[in-house]
Amino acid sequence: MTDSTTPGKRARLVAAAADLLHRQGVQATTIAQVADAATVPTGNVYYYFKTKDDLIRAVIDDRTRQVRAMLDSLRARRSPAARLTALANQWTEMRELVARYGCPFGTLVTELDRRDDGLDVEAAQPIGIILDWAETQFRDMGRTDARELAVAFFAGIQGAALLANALRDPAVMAGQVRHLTRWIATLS
Amino acid sequence: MTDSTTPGKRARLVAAAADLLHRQGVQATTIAQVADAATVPTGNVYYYFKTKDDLIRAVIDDRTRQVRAMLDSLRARRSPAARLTALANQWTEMRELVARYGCPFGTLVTELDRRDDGLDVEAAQPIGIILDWAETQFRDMGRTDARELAVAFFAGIQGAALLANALRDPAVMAGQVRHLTRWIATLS
DNA sequence: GTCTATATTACGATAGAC
DNA sequence: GTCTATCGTAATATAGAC
Repeated sequence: MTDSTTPGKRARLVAAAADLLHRQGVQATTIAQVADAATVPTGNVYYYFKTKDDLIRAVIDDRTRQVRAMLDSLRARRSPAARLTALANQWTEMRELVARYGCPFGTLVTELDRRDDGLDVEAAQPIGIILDWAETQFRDMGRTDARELAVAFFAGIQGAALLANALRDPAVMAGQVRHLTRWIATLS
Repeated sequence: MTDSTTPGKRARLVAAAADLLHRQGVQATTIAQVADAATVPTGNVYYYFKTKDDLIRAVIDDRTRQVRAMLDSLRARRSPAARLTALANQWTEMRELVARYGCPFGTLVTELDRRDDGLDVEAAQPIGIILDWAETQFRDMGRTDARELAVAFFAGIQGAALLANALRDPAVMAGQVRHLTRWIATLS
Protein backbone atom coordinates (compact mmCIF):
# COMPACT_ATOMS: atom_id res chain seq x y z
CA MET A 1 0.00 0.00 0.00
CA THR A 2 1.15 3.48 -0.82
CA ASP A 3 -0.57 5.13 2.15
CA SER A 4 -0.90 4.02 5.73
CA THR A 5 -4.52 2.84 5.70
CA THR A 6 -5.40 -0.62 6.88
CA PRO A 7 -4.31 -2.85 3.98
CA GLY A 8 -7.16 -5.33 4.29
CA LYS A 9 -10.16 -3.05 4.23
CA ARG A 10 -9.91 -1.61 0.76
CA ALA A 11 -9.31 -5.04 -0.73
CA ARG A 12 -12.20 -6.50 1.27
CA LEU A 13 -14.51 -3.78 0.00
CA VAL A 14 -13.53 -4.40 -3.61
CA ALA A 15 -13.94 -8.17 -3.24
CA ALA A 16 -17.35 -7.81 -1.58
CA ALA A 17 -18.45 -5.29 -4.20
CA ALA A 18 -17.33 -7.51 -7.08
CA ASP A 19 -19.33 -10.40 -5.69
CA LEU A 20 -22.47 -8.35 -5.02
CA LEU A 21 -22.36 -6.46 -8.32
CA HIS A 22 -22.26 -9.79 -10.10
CA ARG A 23 -24.98 -11.47 -8.07
CA GLN A 24 -27.36 -8.54 -7.63
CA GLY A 25 -26.46 -6.16 -10.42
CA VAL A 26 -24.88 -2.73 -10.24
CA GLN A 27 -27.92 -0.59 -9.51
CA ALA A 28 -29.47 -3.04 -7.08
CA THR A 29 -26.34 -3.14 -4.93
CA THR A 30 -26.09 -0.49 -2.23
CA ILE A 31 -23.05 0.89 -0.48
CA ALA A 32 -24.53 -0.29 2.80
CA GLN A 33 -24.68 -3.89 1.54
CA VAL A 34 -21.09 -3.78 0.34
CA ALA A 35 -19.91 -2.31 3.64
CA ASP A 36 -21.88 -4.94 5.54
CA ALA A 37 -20.44 -7.81 3.49
CA ALA A 38 -16.92 -6.48 4.04
CA THR A 39 -17.55 -5.83 7.77
CA VAL A 40 -16.83 -2.14 7.42
CA PRO A 41 -19.13 0.61 8.74
CA THR A 42 -21.24 2.15 5.99
CA GLY A 43 -19.96 5.69 6.19
CA ASN A 44 -16.37 4.51 6.25
CA VAL A 45 -16.60 3.30 2.67
CA TYR A 46 -16.29 6.92 1.58
CA TYR A 47 -12.88 7.14 3.13
CA TYR A 48 -11.66 4.59 0.57
CA PHE A 49 -13.89 5.52 -2.35
CA LYS A 50 -15.13 9.04 -2.96
CA THR A 51 -18.30 7.87 -4.73
CA LYS A 52 -20.13 4.65 -5.57
CA ASP A 53 -18.87 5.00 -9.14
CA ASP A 54 -15.32 5.04 -7.80
CA LEU A 55 -15.96 1.73 -6.09
CA ILE A 56 -17.45 0.29 -9.29
CA ARG A 57 -14.38 1.46 -11.18
CA ALA A 58 -12.17 -0.39 -8.71
CA VAL A 59 -14.19 -3.56 -9.29
CA ILE A 60 -13.83 -3.23 -13.06
CA ASP A 61 -10.08 -2.72 -12.72
CA ASP A 62 -9.96 -5.84 -10.58
CA ARG A 63 -11.85 -7.82 -13.26
CA THR A 64 -9.47 -6.51 -15.93
CA ARG A 65 -6.52 -7.71 -13.86
CA GLN A 66 -8.20 -11.12 -13.47
CA VAL A 67 -8.52 -11.40 -17.24
CA ARG A 68 -4.89 -10.51 -17.86
CA ALA A 69 -3.80 -13.04 -15.25
CA MET A 70 -6.03 -15.68 -16.83
CA LEU A 71 -4.56 -15.09 -20.28
CA ASP A 72 -1.03 -15.03 -18.87
CA SER A 73 -1.57 -18.42 -17.25
CA LEU A 74 -2.38 -19.88 -20.67
CA ARG A 75 0.96 -18.95 -22.23
CA ALA A 76 2.53 -22.25 -21.20
CA ARG A 77 0.23 -24.33 -23.44
CA ARG A 78 1.89 -25.69 -26.53
CA SER A 79 -0.42 -24.55 -29.34
CA PRO A 80 -2.77 -21.65 -30.09
CA ALA A 81 -5.62 -24.14 -30.38
CA ALA A 82 -4.82 -25.55 -26.95
CA ARG A 83 -4.77 -22.03 -25.51
CA LEU A 84 -8.15 -21.16 -27.01
CA THR A 85 -9.67 -24.39 -25.75
CA ALA A 86 -8.23 -23.82 -22.29
CA LEU A 87 -9.74 -20.33 -22.23
CA ALA A 88 -13.17 -21.66 -23.20
CA ASN A 89 -12.94 -24.25 -20.43
CA GLN A 90 -12.79 -21.42 -17.90
CA TRP A 91 -16.46 -20.80 -18.64
CA THR A 92 -17.26 -24.48 -18.22
CA GLU A 93 -15.68 -24.31 -14.79
CA MET A 94 -17.73 -21.20 -13.96
CA ARG A 95 -20.92 -22.76 -15.38
CA GLU A 96 -22.92 -22.89 -12.15
CA LEU A 97 -22.21 -19.23 -11.42
CA VAL A 98 -22.86 -18.32 -15.06
CA ALA A 99 -26.20 -20.14 -15.16
CA ARG A 100 -27.37 -18.34 -12.05
CA TYR A 101 -25.90 -14.85 -12.42
CA GLY A 102 -24.45 -14.59 -15.93
CA CYS A 103 -20.83 -14.11 -17.00
CA PRO A 104 -19.08 -11.74 -14.56
CA PHE A 105 -17.48 -9.87 -17.46
CA GLY A 106 -20.44 -9.86 -19.83
CA THR A 107 -23.08 -8.69 -17.38
CA LEU A 108 -20.87 -5.79 -16.32
CA VAL A 109 -20.74 -4.60 -19.93
CA THR A 110 -24.49 -4.89 -20.42
CA GLU A 111 -25.21 -3.01 -17.23
CA LEU A 112 -22.78 -0.18 -17.74
CA ASP A 113 -22.53 0.45 -21.46
CA ARG A 114 -25.59 2.66 -21.65
CA ARG A 115 -23.80 5.35 -19.72
CA ASP A 116 -21.75 8.04 -21.34
CA ASP A 117 -19.31 8.68 -18.49
CA GLY A 118 -16.06 6.74 -18.50
CA LEU A 119 -17.42 3.60 -16.83
CA ASP A 120 -18.95 2.21 -20.02
CA VAL A 121 -15.58 2.19 -21.75
CA GLU A 122 -13.77 0.69 -18.77
CA ALA A 123 -16.33 -2.09 -18.35
CA ALA A 124 -15.74 -3.14 -21.96
CA GLN A 125 -11.97 -3.59 -21.45
CA PRO A 126 -12.00 -7.26 -20.38
CA ILE A 127 -14.00 -8.08 -23.52
CA GLY A 128 -11.63 -6.14 -25.76
CA ILE A 129 -8.56 -7.75 -24.23
CA ILE A 130 -9.87 -11.28 -24.66
CA LEU A 131 -10.99 -10.57 -28.21
CA ASP A 132 -7.58 -9.22 -29.21
CA TRP A 133 -5.87 -12.16 -27.53
CA ALA A 134 -8.07 -14.66 -29.37
CA GLU A 135 -7.35 -12.90 -32.64
CA THR A 136 -3.63 -13.36 -32.00
CA GLN A 137 -4.14 -17.07 -31.37
CA PHE A 138 -6.03 -17.57 -34.64
CA ARG A 139 -3.41 -15.55 -36.49
CA ASP A 140 -0.72 -17.81 -34.98
CA MET A 141 -2.68 -20.71 -36.44
CA GLY A 142 -2.03 -19.17 -39.83
CA ARG A 143 -5.53 -17.83 -40.38
CA THR A 144 -5.93 -14.57 -42.30
CA ASP A 145 -9.54 -14.24 -41.12
CA ALA A 146 -8.35 -14.21 -37.50
CA ARG A 147 -10.55 -11.33 -36.39
CA GLU A 148 -13.71 -12.90 -37.75
CA LEU A 149 -12.85 -16.20 -36.07
CA ALA A 150 -12.06 -14.45 -32.79
CA VAL A 151 -15.48 -12.77 -32.83
CA ALA A 152 -17.20 -16.07 -33.66
CA PHE A 153 -15.30 -17.81 -30.87
CA PHE A 154 -15.87 -15.29 -28.09
CA ALA A 155 -19.42 -14.48 -29.20
CA GLY A 156 -20.07 -18.21 -28.90
CA ILE A 157 -18.88 -18.10 -25.29
CA GLN A 158 -20.66 -14.91 -24.27
CA GLY A 159 -23.87 -15.88 -26.06
CA ALA A 160 -23.90 -19.30 -24.44
CA ALA A 161 -23.41 -17.63 -21.06
CA LEU A 162 -26.50 -15.52 -21.71
CA LEU A 163 -28.54 -18.53 -22.86
CA ALA A 164 -27.38 -20.65 -19.92
CA ASN A 165 -28.38 -17.78 -17.66
CA ALA A 166 -31.79 -17.33 -19.31
CA LEU A 167 -32.53 -21.06 -19.09
CA ARG A 168 -30.77 -21.40 -15.72
CA ASP A 169 -29.00 -24.42 -17.17
CA PRO A 170 -25.23 -24.91 -16.67
CA ALA A 171 -25.26 -27.74 -19.24
CA VAL A 172 -25.90 -25.19 -22.00
CA MET A 173 -22.59 -23.52 -21.19
CA ALA A 174 -20.67 -26.80 -20.99
CA GLY A 175 -22.22 -28.13 -24.20
CA GLN A 176 -21.35 -25.03 -26.16
CA VAL A 177 -17.74 -25.11 -24.95
CA ARG A 178 -17.52 -28.68 -26.23
CA HIS A 179 -18.99 -27.50 -29.53
CA LEU A 180 -16.45 -24.68 -29.81
CA THR A 181 -13.62 -27.02 -28.88
CA ARG A 182 -14.50 -29.40 -31.72
CA TRP A 183 -14.83 -26.44 -34.10
CA ILE A 184 -11.35 -25.18 -33.21
CA ALA A 185 -9.96 -28.68 -33.76
CA THR A 186 -11.26 -28.64 -37.35
CA LEU A 187 -9.41 -25.39 -38.06
CA SER A 188 -5.87 -26.53 -37.32
CA MET B 1 -60.05 -2.77 -25.12
CA THR B 2 -61.99 -4.76 -22.61
CA ASP B 3 -62.63 -1.84 -20.30
CA SER B 4 -63.60 1.73 -21.07
CA THR B 5 -60.25 3.42 -20.48
CA THR B 6 -58.69 5.58 -23.17
CA PRO B 7 -57.31 3.03 -25.65
CA GLY B 8 -54.21 4.99 -26.58
CA LYS B 9 -52.72 5.69 -23.20
CA ARG B 10 -51.92 2.23 -22.00
CA ALA B 11 -50.34 1.35 -25.33
CA ARG B 12 -48.37 4.60 -25.34
CA LEU B 13 -47.06 3.88 -21.87
CA VAL B 14 -45.92 0.38 -22.82
CA ALA B 15 -44.23 1.64 -26.00
CA ALA B 16 -42.46 4.46 -24.17
CA ALA B 17 -41.39 2.08 -21.40
CA ALA B 18 -40.06 -0.51 -23.87
CA ASP B 19 -37.93 2.13 -25.54
CA LEU B 20 -36.60 3.62 -22.30
CA LEU B 21 -35.95 0.26 -20.62
CA HIS B 22 -33.85 -0.71 -23.62
CA ARG B 23 -31.94 2.55 -23.90
CA GLN B 24 -31.45 3.34 -20.22
CA GLY B 25 -31.87 0.01 -18.49
CA VAL B 26 -34.60 -1.16 -16.15
CA GLN B 27 -33.40 0.31 -12.87
CA ALA B 28 -32.29 3.61 -14.36
CA THR B 29 -35.70 4.26 -15.90
CA THR B 30 -38.22 6.01 -13.68
CA ILE B 31 -42.00 6.02 -13.84
CA ALA B 32 -41.85 9.79 -14.27
CA GLN B 33 -39.67 9.46 -17.39
CA VAL B 34 -42.01 6.89 -18.92
CA ALA B 35 -45.05 9.04 -18.16
CA ASP B 36 -43.31 12.06 -19.62
CA ALA B 37 -42.34 10.23 -22.83
CA ALA B 38 -45.92 8.99 -23.23
CA THR B 39 -47.40 12.44 -22.36
CA VAL B 40 -49.28 11.09 -19.40
CA PRO B 41 -49.16 12.63 -15.91
CA THR B 42 -46.83 10.77 -13.56
CA GLY B 43 -49.37 9.71 -10.97
CA ASN B 44 -51.79 8.52 -13.63
CA VAL B 45 -49.49 5.67 -14.60
CA TYR B 46 -50.68 3.85 -11.52
CA TYR B 47 -54.19 3.77 -12.86
CA TYR B 48 -52.96 1.52 -15.66
CA PHE B 49 -50.21 -0.36 -13.82
CA LYS B 50 -50.38 -1.09 -10.13
CA THR B 51 -46.60 -1.09 -9.73
CA LYS B 52 -43.47 -0.45 -11.75
CA ASP B 53 -42.97 -4.21 -11.99
CA ASP B 54 -46.42 -4.48 -13.56
CA LEU B 55 -45.34 -2.04 -16.25
CA ILE B 56 -42.13 -3.98 -16.83
CA ARG B 57 -44.16 -7.16 -17.15
CA ALA B 58 -46.29 -5.49 -19.83
CA VAL B 59 -43.14 -4.54 -21.73
CA ILE B 60 -41.84 -8.12 -21.56
CA ASP B 61 -45.17 -9.47 -22.82
CA ASP B 62 -44.95 -6.98 -25.68
CA ARG B 63 -41.44 -8.20 -26.57
CA THR B 64 -42.64 -11.81 -26.45
CA ARG B 65 -45.44 -10.94 -28.88
CA GLN B 66 -42.88 -9.23 -31.14
CA VAL B 67 -40.78 -12.38 -31.22
CA ARG B 68 -43.74 -14.61 -32.06
CA ALA B 69 -44.75 -12.21 -34.85
CA MET B 70 -41.18 -12.17 -36.17
CA LEU B 71 -41.01 -15.96 -36.28
CA ASP B 72 -44.47 -16.16 -37.86
CA SER B 73 -43.39 -13.82 -40.64
CA LEU B 74 -40.58 -16.25 -41.53
CA ARG B 75 -42.88 -19.20 -42.22
CA ALA B 76 -43.24 -18.25 -45.88
CA ARG B 77 -39.55 -18.90 -46.64
CA ARG B 78 -38.88 -22.05 -48.60
CA SER B 79 -36.26 -23.84 -46.47
CA PRO B 80 -35.26 -24.11 -42.82
CA ALA B 81 -31.83 -22.72 -43.74
CA ALA B 82 -33.47 -19.70 -45.40
CA ARG B 83 -35.61 -19.14 -42.29
CA LEU B 84 -32.60 -19.28 -39.97
CA THR B 85 -30.66 -16.88 -42.17
CA ALA B 86 -33.61 -14.50 -42.34
CA LEU B 87 -33.87 -14.53 -38.56
CA ALA B 88 -30.18 -13.72 -38.16
CA ASN B 89 -30.57 -10.84 -40.60
CA GLN B 90 -33.00 -9.21 -38.19
CA TRP B 91 -30.01 -8.48 -35.97
CA THR B 92 -28.06 -7.05 -38.86
CA GLU B 93 -30.94 -4.67 -39.48
CA MET B 94 -30.96 -3.71 -35.80
CA ARG B 95 -27.18 -3.38 -35.70
CA GLU B 96 -27.00 0.36 -34.93
CA LEU B 97 -29.41 -0.02 -32.02
CA VAL B 98 -27.61 -3.17 -30.87
CA ALA B 99 -24.17 -1.53 -30.97
CA ARG B 100 -25.42 1.36 -28.86
CA TYR B 101 -27.84 -0.28 -26.41
CA GLY B 102 -27.48 -4.05 -26.84
CA CYS B 103 -30.03 -6.57 -28.04
CA PRO B 104 -33.51 -5.59 -26.75
CA PHE B 105 -34.22 -9.20 -25.78
CA GLY B 106 -30.79 -10.09 -24.41
CA THR B 107 -30.32 -7.06 -22.17
CA LEU B 108 -33.74 -7.60 -20.62
CA VAL B 109 -32.68 -11.11 -19.58
CA THR B 110 -29.38 -9.94 -18.12
CA GLU B 111 -31.03 -7.18 -16.16
CA LEU B 112 -33.89 -9.21 -14.73
CA ASP B 113 -32.64 -12.74 -14.26
CA ARG B 114 -31.00 -12.08 -10.92
CA ARG B 115 -34.39 -11.65 -9.34
CA ASP B 116 -36.38 -14.49 -7.87
CA ASP B 117 -39.85 -13.08 -8.42
CA GLY B 118 -41.66 -14.03 -11.62
CA LEU B 119 -40.06 -11.36 -13.80
CA ASP B 120 -36.84 -13.29 -14.31
CA VAL B 121 -38.70 -16.22 -15.85
CA GLU B 122 -40.88 -14.00 -18.04
CA ALA B 123 -37.91 -12.02 -19.37
CA ALA B 124 -36.30 -15.26 -20.53
CA GLN B 125 -39.33 -16.26 -22.63
CA PRO B 126 -38.28 -14.57 -25.90
CA ILE B 127 -34.95 -16.39 -25.70
CA GLY B 128 -36.58 -19.73 -25.03
CA ILE B 129 -39.06 -19.31 -27.87
CA ILE B 130 -36.37 -18.45 -30.42
CA LEU B 131 -34.15 -21.30 -29.24
CA ASP B 132 -36.94 -23.85 -29.58
CA TRP B 133 -37.86 -22.46 -33.00
CA ALA B 134 -34.26 -22.69 -34.19
CA GLU B 135 -34.05 -26.26 -32.92
CA THR B 136 -37.10 -27.13 -35.04
CA GLN B 137 -35.46 -25.61 -38.12
CA PHE B 138 -32.27 -27.64 -37.66
CA ARG B 139 -34.33 -30.77 -37.05
CA ASP B 140 -36.21 -30.08 -40.30
CA MET B 141 -32.81 -29.99 -41.96
CA GLY B 142 -32.40 -33.57 -40.87
CA ARG B 143 -29.94 -32.92 -38.06
CA THR B 144 -30.07 -35.10 -34.97
CA ASP B 145 -27.90 -32.64 -33.06
CA ALA B 146 -30.51 -29.91 -33.59
CA ARG B 147 -30.47 -28.59 -30.02
CA GLU B 148 -26.69 -28.20 -29.98
CA LEU B 149 -26.79 -26.40 -33.32
CA ALA B 150 -29.62 -24.15 -32.15
CA VAL B 151 -27.60 -23.12 -29.11
CA ALA B 152 -24.51 -22.50 -31.24
CA PHE B 153 -26.56 -20.44 -33.69
CA PHE B 154 -28.42 -18.26 -31.23
CA ALA B 155 -25.46 -17.94 -28.87
CA GLY B 156 -23.55 -16.65 -31.90
CA ILE B 157 -26.18 -13.96 -32.37
CA GLN B 158 -26.54 -12.95 -28.73
CA GLY B 159 -22.80 -13.03 -28.12
CA ALA B 160 -22.12 -10.89 -31.16
CA ALA B 161 -24.74 -8.43 -29.94
CA LEU B 162 -22.85 -8.17 -26.66
CA LEU B 163 -19.47 -7.76 -28.39
CA ALA B 164 -20.86 -5.18 -30.84
CA ASN B 165 -22.27 -3.35 -27.85
CA ALA B 166 -19.02 -3.50 -25.87
CA LEU B 167 -17.00 -2.25 -28.84
CA ARG B 168 -19.79 0.08 -29.99
CA ASP B 169 -19.28 -1.33 -33.47
CA PRO B 170 -22.30 -2.33 -35.63
CA ALA B 171 -19.95 -4.04 -38.10
CA VAL B 172 -19.22 -6.74 -35.53
CA MET B 173 -22.89 -7.70 -35.55
CA ALA B 174 -23.15 -7.65 -39.35
CA GLY B 175 -19.91 -9.61 -39.79
CA GLN B 176 -20.98 -12.34 -37.41
CA VAL B 177 -24.35 -12.73 -39.14
CA ARG B 178 -22.46 -13.23 -42.41
CA HIS B 179 -20.29 -15.80 -40.65
CA LEU B 180 -23.31 -17.66 -39.29
CA THR B 181 -25.02 -17.53 -42.70
CA ARG B 182 -22.05 -19.21 -44.36
CA TRP B 183 -21.92 -21.78 -41.56
CA ILE B 184 -25.59 -22.68 -42.04
CA ALA B 185 -25.00 -23.03 -45.78
CA THR B 186 -22.35 -25.69 -45.10
CA LEU B 187 -24.83 -27.75 -43.07
CA SER B 188 -27.49 -28.30 -45.71
C1' DG C 1 -61.33 8.24 -15.64
C1' DT C 2 -57.97 11.91 -15.07
C1' DC C 3 -54.82 14.61 -12.73
C1' DT C 4 -52.18 17.20 -8.67
C1' DA C 5 -50.16 17.15 -4.53
C1' DT C 6 -47.89 14.67 -1.29
C1' DA C 7 -46.64 10.74 1.79
C1' DT C 8 -42.99 7.33 2.32
C1' DT C 9 -38.95 5.26 1.91
C1' DA C 10 -34.39 4.22 0.61
C1' DC C 11 -30.01 5.43 -0.76
C1' DG C 12 -25.81 8.23 -1.66
C1' DA C 13 -23.10 11.24 0.61
C1' DT C 14 -21.34 14.31 4.50
C1' DA C 15 -20.24 16.29 9.16
C1' DG C 16 -17.99 15.78 12.95
C1' DA C 17 -16.84 13.08 17.36
C1' DC C 18 -13.23 10.05 18.80
C1' DG D 1 -7.69 6.69 10.35
C1' DT D 2 -12.22 5.06 12.15
C1' DC D 3 -16.94 5.22 13.03
C1' DT D 4 -21.93 7.18 14.11
C1' DA D 5 -25.41 9.98 13.14
C1' DT D 6 -27.75 12.30 9.85
C1' DC D 7 -28.75 15.26 5.77
C1' DG D 8 -30.59 15.82 1.06
C1' DT D 9 -32.52 13.93 -2.76
C1' DA D 10 -34.97 11.19 -5.77
C1' DA D 11 -38.17 7.77 -6.80
C1' DT D 12 -42.22 4.69 -5.90
C1' DA D 13 -46.63 4.87 -4.63
C1' DT D 14 -51.03 6.90 -2.65
C1' DA D 15 -54.84 10.17 -1.32
C1' DG D 16 -58.16 12.68 -2.83
C1' DA D 17 -59.97 16.73 -5.74
C1' DC D 18 -62.23 17.23 -10.11
